Parts: sequence; C-alpha cells; structure tokens
Amino acid sequence: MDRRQRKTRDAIFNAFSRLLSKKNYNQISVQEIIDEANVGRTTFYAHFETKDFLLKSLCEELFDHIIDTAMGMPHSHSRLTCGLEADSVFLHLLRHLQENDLNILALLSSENNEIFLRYFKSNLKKLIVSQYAEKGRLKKSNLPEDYLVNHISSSFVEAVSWWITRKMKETPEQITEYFLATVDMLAL
Amino acid sequence: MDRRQRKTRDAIFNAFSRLLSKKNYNQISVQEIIDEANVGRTTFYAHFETKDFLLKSLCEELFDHIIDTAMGMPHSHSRLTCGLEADSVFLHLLRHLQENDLNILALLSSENNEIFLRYFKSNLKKLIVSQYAEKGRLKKSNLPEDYLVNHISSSFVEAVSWWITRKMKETPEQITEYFLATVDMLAL
DNA sequence: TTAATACAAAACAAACTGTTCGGTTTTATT
DNA sequence: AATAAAACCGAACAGTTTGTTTTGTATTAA
Repeated sequence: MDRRQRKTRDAIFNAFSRLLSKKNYNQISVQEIIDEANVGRTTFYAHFETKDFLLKSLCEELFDHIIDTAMGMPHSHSRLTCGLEADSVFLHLLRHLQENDLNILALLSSENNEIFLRYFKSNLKKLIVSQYAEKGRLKKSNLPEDYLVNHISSSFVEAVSWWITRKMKETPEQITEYFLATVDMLAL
Repeated sequence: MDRRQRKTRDAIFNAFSRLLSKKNYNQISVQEIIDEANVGRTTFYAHFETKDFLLKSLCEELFDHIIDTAMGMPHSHSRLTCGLEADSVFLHLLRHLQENDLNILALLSSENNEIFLRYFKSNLKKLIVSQYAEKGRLKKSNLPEDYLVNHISSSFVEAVSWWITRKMKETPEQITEYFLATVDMLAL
C-alpha cells in the first residue's frame, strides 16, 4: 500500500479517535474530522464512502489489532480457532485492553462504547461457536445453541463494558473470574 | 394537557415510529419527521428541543406504557416494587410485548433496538435492585452486587432482543424459561 | 525520467438545522 | 357569545453539512 495512503488513513483514524474521546459519534461531522486530520475534503471521500464506513473500518482495524496482539498471531486471526484454551482467550483479551491503546479506549469509553462492542460481540460469537459449540464443549441444556452463544457473548461484552466504565479498577484475572462465575455452569 | 398538544405529540411520535421501522435513527431527519407527521416546523421545535429529546421522550412514554399495562397499575410505576413476584414481572413484560404495539416494535426491531433497550435496561436495573437486592433475594456469591444486577438486566434484555429479532416464534413462557435457566443459580 | 496515483484547494448544489416573524385556528374562561 | 391565551402554520432566514467536481501540484513506483 502506498505510503501516502497509509499516512492519511492513519491521520484520519487518529483524528477520529481523538474526536470520539471528546464527543459522541453522532455529533462529529466529516468537516471536523478532516480539519483535525489535516486532510483535504476530497481525500477523505477517496478513502471512506461515508462516516459510517470510517467507523466500520476503524472497528475492523482495532478488532484485528486486539486479536492479533492478544493471540500473537499477526495477520491471521482466522487461525484463532486453533488450539487455545477458552478462558485464556478471554484473559488475553482483557489483558490487552488493559494496555491502554489510545484508539481502543476512545471507542470503549463513555457514550461510544456500544458501537464498537456490537462489532466486538458479533465477532466473539463466531469465536465461541468455533471454540465451544463445534467442539461439543457447551454443556448440555434445554437452551437453543443460538440463544446460549448469544448469552455468553453478551455476558462477556457486558463484563468488559462494566469494567471499562468503572475505570478498570479490577485486574483482568478478577474480571475473568466474575465472568466465569456467571456462565461456567453453562459452558466450559 | 391541551387536546391540540396531545394530538401533535402523538402525530410526531407515530410518524417517528413509522420512520424508525423503515430506517436507522441516524438517517432520519427532522424534515422527514415533520413531513410524515404533517406538522409545522415551528411546532416540532416547540415540542422537542432536538431529535435526541424526541427519542428520549418516546422511550420514556413507551416504557411507562409497558410497565403500566403489564402491571395494571396505571399512572404509577413507582409502585412497581410492591408485592409482585419476580418471574411474573418478567413474564408480564414479555406478554405485553407480544401484543404487538406498533410503536414498541418499531423501536425494538432491526437496527434501532439498542436505543430503546439501553433505556429499558437502565430502568430494569432499578427494578431488580428494589425487587431483589434490597430484599436480600440475590443468592450470595463473590460477585459485586453492582456486577450481578448489570448481568441479570443485560441477560433479560438480550433475551428479549433475541426473541424479537427472530420474530417472536417462542411463547413468553418459553423465553422466561430460557432466561431463568441462565440466571436462576444467581438469583431467585 | 516518465506515467500513474495520491493529494490539496476551492467552488458547487442540495439538504438539514434551528430560529424568527406574521397570521390563523382552537381552546378555555367569563 | 365574546374574549384572551395558547397552539398552530407557512414562509423565510442564515449557517452548516454533505458529497461532487474541477484544476493543479507533489509523490511514488516503474
């Protein structure tokens, strides 16, 4: 990828993150973004069709980043599903979040966390299906697998959200413990 | 309240709901709302400061409506906390949702459900605190009460969301069963 | 060096926002 | 029934945002 492209792309992402840490997504205009990023109007629209696409791209990029660094498998989180113990996956994710990536925290803090967390959750579902469901590690219950996977994903995302909004006072291990305490009779 | 006020207020609410069932909240403009509601521009802003306030008002109104009709306690859901069995509260809520109030479904279906559900959830938390926590009916655990209440509320809201997005194929009783299966070892 | 590509700056029409003004209809009061 | 208050409408407004186009410059890869 052209050095120039990567440069403006990053400039836009960073500007966007900075703005997200100050105000709501809805209240941010493209104008503000290009001002903050010091980038031409034309350039912005050459990179991102709309503000929504920018957000989506940022989420994708951050999710890939989280997964890659948390798992130590650069450039291929499609291999996520291979040979990792379940709780260590969750623990790794939490540990990585604790390392305070500026961009990630901007997306997770305050009003905007739902945007990223929705994206996060949908990817988490896939992960859980491949990690648990396909390998028959969900405890048998009367619940539809669909429902169960959604419940577990939500519970984890909610745990993360709860943790972040309260300034991450607990350790990742503690949060993992909380999380498992609510779902470990359903799956492990 | 002046009949005229109630009338335009309803017209705006209904128009807004109709639009919400078609497109995203973000993509709806005030212009569209007042066109759909057949209401003057000035009138809209006399009623609602911004689009966000309109949304908030609609959520409040619908939540009150759900609570009132589900509990049969018109005009006072502050007395919600008196003498109702816990699971019947959930069941009542689900039964009421099944009666297909147009406005509520508009807020719950598709892309927009998070908006109302966040509001729903925060009220649910209060309800759970007063129903369970204050009466010592949360099973003892290592979890902070805060965390537990959030988990239970989220689980219910997620259950509702799951139910609705899949066209409410199950009965309210069935969903209550699913919900309780995931949390009844934590509280009852 | 050359040709492609990424960028900037400015201008553009179209739409949206929130407010103001003058005038009309409805409601509650007497 | 008469009147005053309140709610409404329509039009116009300045300001902002959006997404596109155009013209020209700088950077990159070949």
